[in-house]
Amino acid sequence: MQARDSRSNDKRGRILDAAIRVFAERGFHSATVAEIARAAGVADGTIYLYFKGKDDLLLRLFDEKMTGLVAEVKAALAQERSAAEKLKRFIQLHLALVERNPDLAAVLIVELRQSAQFLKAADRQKLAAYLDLIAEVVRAGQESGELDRNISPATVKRAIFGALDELALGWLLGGRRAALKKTAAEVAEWLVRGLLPADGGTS
Amino acid sequence: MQARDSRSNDKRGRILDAAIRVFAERGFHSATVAEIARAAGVADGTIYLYFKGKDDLLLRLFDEKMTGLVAEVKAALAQERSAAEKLKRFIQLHLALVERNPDLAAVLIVELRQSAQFLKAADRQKLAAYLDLIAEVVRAGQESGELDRNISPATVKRAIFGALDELALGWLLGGRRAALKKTAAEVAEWLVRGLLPADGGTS
DNA sequence: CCTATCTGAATGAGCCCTCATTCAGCCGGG
DNA sequence: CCCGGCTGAATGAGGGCTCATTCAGATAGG
Repeated sequence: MQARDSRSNDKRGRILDAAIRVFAERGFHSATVAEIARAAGVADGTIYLYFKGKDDLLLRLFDEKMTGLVAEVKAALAQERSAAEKLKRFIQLHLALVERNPDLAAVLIVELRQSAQFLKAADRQKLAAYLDLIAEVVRAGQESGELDRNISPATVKRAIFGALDELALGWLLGGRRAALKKTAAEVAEWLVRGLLPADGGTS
Repeated sequence: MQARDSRSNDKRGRILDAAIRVFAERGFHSATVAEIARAAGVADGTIYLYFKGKDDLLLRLFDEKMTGLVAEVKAALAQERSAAEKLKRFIQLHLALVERNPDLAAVLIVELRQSAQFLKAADRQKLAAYLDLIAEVVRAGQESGELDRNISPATVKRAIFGALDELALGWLLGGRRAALKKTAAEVAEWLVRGLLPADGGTS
């Protein structure tokens, strides 16, 4: 038996993972520290050795996961050539990530909105970085003439993000039937088509 | 309902309005019953004469406001001829309503998501009725050949609603600079254009 | 090897504070 | 007088957080 593990096992990581699960299931407010501790297999007090408190736990969760997310998506977009392809890739990747990490997605989707009201500062910044990936693609596409100029990139980024968020939420609440991939393709086609210049002149 | 006011103004209505303001400002959970009572100009206990409790207050708020909303939007859509016009009208009306009732919008936008997790049943149903207004327009438009058939009406309704929700949230959090009307027009144009059949001709 | 000693991570019972809810009394009109 | 709407101080449940205590493993002297 590797008794050493029971001591040095990555407690911090276990607590974070447990928090994702519990927050996803009960929501941040309803979730109790005791539940998270139980889910992580540690004592209540142990959580305070790694985090300042319940709020800090949520904050760290946002920060660490969003940082990874932005990096991953940014790398994927760099592989695509045209603005249209980048946008489609973004949409499909976003929903694929939701499908792969439903609990994390549930926390981010639900709590980001709520926390916007009283934890504004830090979180919102990380989210902004993510959204700006879209805005930048749109801006560049408009500049090159590939996309219609009659809409603000800032509007597009919010609208696309909102659309994906709601689709993800519907999937999460609706029993998670595996239609997300097909949905992603349909939506990508639709939203990108509407951004092309009104006259059919491509490239 | 008959006026049950012996001497006071409509206390029930005052409490509901106060609840909207307080919930919008502090969020459902952080808001206290005492705050709502103070904002309404009544005593704490009075709230319990009209509502079962804090939860019931939120529930009633959803129910009554959403019922009115659905009726208003439905009437407006009936005035438009084509599916494209109906969708544009929906988008512009939705954002106009947000602009006109920002506190109510804040409560509905933020709390609907949160409550989706533990108050699912009743609220979600009223929201579904609202969303189905979009789905029905899309379905009819597809049937008549006015809209492209390659996307599910259920997907469109969620995506449009999500997009509007996020745009509204951004406006609410971002100081409420009065750009919503212009945004609405841009978004309506974009989203509807993408739903038209791919080939410019007949179906 | 085997104890004796030490260390600090981990524990979890309970402190303490924040509200939602209650209820005994007040007040004004009939 | 009553009666019913109304009041707001009192109640107590709930849960975040603290800290005195425990004990697994490390170290070292024999």
